[in-house]
Amino acid sequence: MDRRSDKRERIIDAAIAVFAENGFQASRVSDVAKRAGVADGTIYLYFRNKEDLLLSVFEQKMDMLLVGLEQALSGVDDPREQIRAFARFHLGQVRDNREAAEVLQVELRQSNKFLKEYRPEKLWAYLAVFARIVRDGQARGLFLPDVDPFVAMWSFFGAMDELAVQWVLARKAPRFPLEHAADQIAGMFVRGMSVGAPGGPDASVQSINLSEGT
Amino acid sequence: MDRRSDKRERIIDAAIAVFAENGFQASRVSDVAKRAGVADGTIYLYFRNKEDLLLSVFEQKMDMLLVGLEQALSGVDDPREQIRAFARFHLGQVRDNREAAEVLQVELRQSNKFLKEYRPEKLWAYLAVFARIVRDGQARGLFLPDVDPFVAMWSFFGAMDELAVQWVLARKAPRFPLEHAADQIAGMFVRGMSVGAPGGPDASVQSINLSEGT
Amino acid sequence: MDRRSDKRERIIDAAIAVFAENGFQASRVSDVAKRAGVADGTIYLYFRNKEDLLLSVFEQKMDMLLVGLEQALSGVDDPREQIRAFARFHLGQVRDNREAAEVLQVELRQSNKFLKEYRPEKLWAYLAVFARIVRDGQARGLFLPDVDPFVAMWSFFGAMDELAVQWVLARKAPRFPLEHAADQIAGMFVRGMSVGAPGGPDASVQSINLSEGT
Amino acid sequence: MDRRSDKRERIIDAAIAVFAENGFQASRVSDVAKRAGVADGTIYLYFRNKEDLLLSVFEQKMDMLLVGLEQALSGVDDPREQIRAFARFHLGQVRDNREAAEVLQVELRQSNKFLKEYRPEKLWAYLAVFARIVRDGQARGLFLPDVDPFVAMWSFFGAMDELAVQWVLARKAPRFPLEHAADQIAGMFVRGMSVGAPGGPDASVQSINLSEGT
DNA sequence: AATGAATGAGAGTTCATTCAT
DNA sequence: GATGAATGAACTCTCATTCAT
Repeated sequence: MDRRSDKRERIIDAAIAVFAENGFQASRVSDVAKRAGVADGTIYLYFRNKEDLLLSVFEQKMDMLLVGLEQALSGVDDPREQIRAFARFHLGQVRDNREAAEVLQVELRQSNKFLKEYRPEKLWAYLAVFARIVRDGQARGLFLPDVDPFVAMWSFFGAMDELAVQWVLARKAPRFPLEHAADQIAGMFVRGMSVGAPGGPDASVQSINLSEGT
Repeated sequence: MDRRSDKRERIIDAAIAVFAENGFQASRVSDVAKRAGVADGTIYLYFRNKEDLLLSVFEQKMDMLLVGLEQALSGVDDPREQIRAFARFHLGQVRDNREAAEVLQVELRQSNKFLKEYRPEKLWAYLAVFARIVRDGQARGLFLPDVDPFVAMWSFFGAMDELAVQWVLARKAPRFPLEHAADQIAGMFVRGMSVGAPGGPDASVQSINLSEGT
Repeated sequence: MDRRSDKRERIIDAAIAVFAENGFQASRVSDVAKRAGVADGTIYLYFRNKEDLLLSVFEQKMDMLLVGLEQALSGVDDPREQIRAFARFHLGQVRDNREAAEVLQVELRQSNKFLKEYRPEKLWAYLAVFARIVRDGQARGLFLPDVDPFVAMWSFFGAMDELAVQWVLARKAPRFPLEHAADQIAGMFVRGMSVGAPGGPDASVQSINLSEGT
Repeated sequence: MDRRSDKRERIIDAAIAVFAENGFQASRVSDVAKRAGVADGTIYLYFRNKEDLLLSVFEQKMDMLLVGLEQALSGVDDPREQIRAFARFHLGQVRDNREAAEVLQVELRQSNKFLKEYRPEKLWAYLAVFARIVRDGQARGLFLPDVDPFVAMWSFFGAMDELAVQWVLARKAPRFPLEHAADQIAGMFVRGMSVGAPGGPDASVQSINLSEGT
C-alpha cells in the first residue's frame, strides 16, 4: 500500500502538470502515464477513467485546502478577521500552487461530469466554513441578519474564483498581486455584511439600518 | 443579406437549443444543422468551425446584453441604484433565457479556445460599465476611494456568475429565486463600497473613511 | 461563340496556373473560377466536371504540340535528323511552358480517369509521328529492321518524359539544360536504331549486324 | 519485434492488394485493415497516415528490388550484358509482381507528397547502379565517353517505366511480352552507348565515331 | 449565359480503454 | 501488480456539383 499510494500520488502529480499545460480535453492519458513513468494501463489500476483522474485531483487538492483553511482560521476569533484570513488563505494557495490552481479553476470546468453530475461535496464543505462564519457573525450581532448566508457564500467564492481565473489566465502579462485582491474582496464582504453599513437610498434589504449612523 | 443574416440567426438559435440540451462536446454539428433546417455544409458558410459557432453564440448574446444593460441603466442616476439595476438586469436575463444562459455559463467554459486564447472583449465592455459606475460613485463621494474598480468589477461579476451557474446547474432541485440573489448581491456590493461603512477591527482599508459623510 | 471560346480559354489558362501551383487534387474548382474571373457555376457551362477540365487542358496543349511538331519536322528529311528535331522540340516546349508542362507531366497522372479510362488519342497521334519516322528509317535502310517501332516509340517518350519530370521537379536546384538532354536522348536513340551499330557480345536481337565487334 | 514486423508486413501486403484493386484514393484505410485482419487503429501504430502507408510500400519494394538487382547482376561482367540483365530483371519484376507494380507505377504517382516532397533515395540508389555500369563501360572503352550517365540513367529508367506503365494499364487488351520490351530497350541503349556506333549525319555528340557507315 | 448560395456524401484519424502476457 | 499493443467507435469538415434566380 505504500508503493501503491506512492504511484497514485505520482500519477496525480503528473496529471496536474499535464492538465495545466494542455488542458484536460487536450491531454492524453498516455501523456500522463509517460510523465508519471508508468504504463498507460497502470493508470486504470488506480483510477476508473480519465475523468475520475481529474476528479481525484480535485478531491486531493480540496482535502489539502480544507486542512489548510482550518489552520489558517485557528486562533482567529473575530468573524470579520476570519473572512479576511479566508480570502488571504485561498488566494495564497492559488498563488503558491499555480498549476494545481489552473487545473481547479479552469480545467475542471471542462469536465461535463464535474459540472453536471458530480456533487462537489468537498467544495461545499469548504464553503460551509464561510457560511458558518456568516452565521456566527450574525449571532454575535456583527453582521446584518438579512444577509443570506447561502448567497453570500457563493458570492464570496465566485468573487475569489473569478479573480483567481483572471490571475491564472493573465499568462504573460504581469500578474496583479493576489494579496491585494484578497484584501479588497475581504473588505468588500466584511463591510457589505456588517451592521452599521449605509445602504442606497431605497435599500430595502437594509431597512434595519435606517437609524444607524456612522 | 436579409436571407443571409436570417439563416445565420437560425443557426445560432438552433445551436443554443442543441448545446443546452446535450452539451457542446456531445452535440453534433449535424444536429444543429438539422434543427436549423439547413444542410451540414451550410453551417460552414457562416461559421469557421464548431467552436466558432459557440463563440458566435457568446458574441451575439453579449451584444444583446450590452444593449439591454444600457436600457436598464438609462434613467437611473444614483450609482447605488445603478448597481442594483445591473444585478437585477443580469440575473433577470439568466432567468428569462435559460437555454442561452446554460450555454454561456456552462458550455462556453468547456472551450479551451475561449478560456485560453479568446479575448472576450464584449464581456470586458459589459463589465466596464460596472467599473464606470464605481468610479462615478467615487467621484461623487458615495463610494470609498480605496475600492479598486478592477477588483470590484470582477468580484461583482464573479458573484453574479457563480450564482447563475448554481441556478442553472440546479437541474432538478427547485431553483432559488434569482431576484433574491440579485438584491442580495447588489446590497452586499453597495454597502461594501459605500462611504460610512464600518469595517472590521483593523480595517485598514477603510481607516480613512471615518470622517467621511454621505 | 467568340465570347464563349474566350471564356473557355480563360478558364483553361486559369486551370493550368492553379493546377501547376497546387496540384490537381489539391486545387479547388472555386480557385480556378476565381482566377478566371467567373463564378463557380460557370465552369460547368464549359466543362462537365473537374476532371474534364484537366483533360481539356491536356487536349488543348496536345493540339498545340501536334501543330508545333509538324512545323518543327517540316523541311527535315533525314529520319535521324527528325528524331533529333523531335527531341529538341518536345523538351523545348517543356522549357518554354513550364506551367503547362508541369500539369501534363505531373498532375495529369493524378487523374485516375486519365490513367485508367481515358484513351489519350492525341498523345498516340503525337507518338505515332515517332513510329512513322522509325518505319521510314527502316524502309530507307537506315534503321535496323529488328527495332520494334512500338517499343521504340514508348521508350523514346518515356525517356523524354522522365527527364522532363526530373527537370520540372528540380524546383529549387539549378535545372540542368534541357537542350543537352534532348541531344543526348536523340543521339542515344539514333545510334541505337541505326544500321551498323555494334551490339553486346550476344546481341541476339541484332543478328543482322554481322560485322559487330568490340 | 517478430510479431511487430509480421503485422507490419501483413498490412503492407494488404495495402498492395487493396490499392491495386481500387486505386489509392478510392481505397479506404478500413479496407486495408480488414484485409490485413487488424483493427483500423492498428494501421496507425505502424504508419503515420494513409500516404505514409503508400510510401512504405514503395520503400519496401525498392529494398527488394535493390537486393534482387544485385543478385541479377552478380556474375555478369560485361557492362553490355549488365544492362541487358538490368532490363530483364526490372521488367521481370513488373511481370511477376503485377499488383505491386500497379501500385508503384500508377497509384504512387498520384501522391502529391511523393511527386513533390518525397526524395526517393532508394530509387536513386537503384538507378545509380545503371550510372555505375555506364561509367564502367566508358572506363573500359566500350561506351562512348560523350554519353552523360545522368541523362542515360533517367532515359533508361523512363523507357522501362513507360513500357511498364503501358503494360500495367493494358487492363483488358492482351498484354505484350515484357521480355521482348526488355530486350528491345537493352539493345537500344547498348547500341546507343557503344563505341563504333554510327550516328546521324551531323552527330556532333559522337565525334569519335569516325568509322561510321553501314 | 451567368451567378453563387446551398447541398450532403464520405473517410481519415485519434485516443480512452481493455486484456493477454 | 504492471505492461503496452491492440482495439474500434465516433464525427468534423471539405468541396465538387447543382439549380433557383
